[in-house]
Amino acid sequence: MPELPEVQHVVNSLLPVIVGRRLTAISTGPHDVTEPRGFDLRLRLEGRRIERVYRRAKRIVFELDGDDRFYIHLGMSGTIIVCPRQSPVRPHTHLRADLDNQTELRFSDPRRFGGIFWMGRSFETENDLGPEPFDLCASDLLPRLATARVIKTALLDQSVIAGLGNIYVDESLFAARIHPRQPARTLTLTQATSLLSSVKRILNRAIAAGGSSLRDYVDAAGNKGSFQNAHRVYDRAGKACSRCRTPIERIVLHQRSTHFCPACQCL
DNA sequence: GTCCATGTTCTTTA
DNA sequence: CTAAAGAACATGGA
Repeated sequence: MPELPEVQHVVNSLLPVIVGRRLTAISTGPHDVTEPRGFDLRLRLEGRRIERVYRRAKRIVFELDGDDRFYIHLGMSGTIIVCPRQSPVRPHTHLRADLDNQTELRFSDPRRFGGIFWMGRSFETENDLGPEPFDLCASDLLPRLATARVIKTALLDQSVIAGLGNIYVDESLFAARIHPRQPARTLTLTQATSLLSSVKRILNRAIAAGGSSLRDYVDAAGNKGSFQNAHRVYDRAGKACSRCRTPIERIVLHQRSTHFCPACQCL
């Protein structure tokens, strides 16, 4: 379920129901999804209060009393919900955390590409994450694109710009009329400017729409997003381009399916 | 059975 | 050495 808009919407929906709550009881599933491996979630989380929740890249950071933090990454199929304690437990639930008001925070993730990462008192992990799109200006983005890779691949690299994934890269490149195969280092400042404003506009719209629900992505209340209805190219191969009616093409770049309009986005 | 899937990391190659 | 390409991870749906 996870690109920046989906993760941000999960945080937004989580805030009113968990900030200030205390984690009264912790239980975990049969699979270890922690990093470092074998980490004792019960020992570190039980009895702590959630002071803040925020997003960094595609990570959801939970700040506890005592200044400890951990983050959850949703991977490809993860969901976080807050529900009544007696609600049926979905398969592949890796963490159940009782809150002090008869509700329960649950993290499930069938494919287990996501996980629970302990941060301790640090703010960032050793991982090198690029800037948040909303903190970026075109003159800062341009040098970050000085690579021989094609623009599609560069934008998926979280150390270049953080938070974009396959859907929003394709949608942003379409909006900026940039071909996904254009070498990143050949982008002009004009193109970078157009690209970045497209990225910000699309991310904002997607957040407002509650994200894109392709499979089973839901927010903390279990609601689906609606931005999939606004996709112009993603998963629209063969359908008419909304601008020029040319059929949308699907190719594979960087092992990821890539959708674009061959007429609007020229090399 | 086959192919595909909103992601990241480790390994291999150039 | 670095950068880029490829494989791997695990599950489920069409």
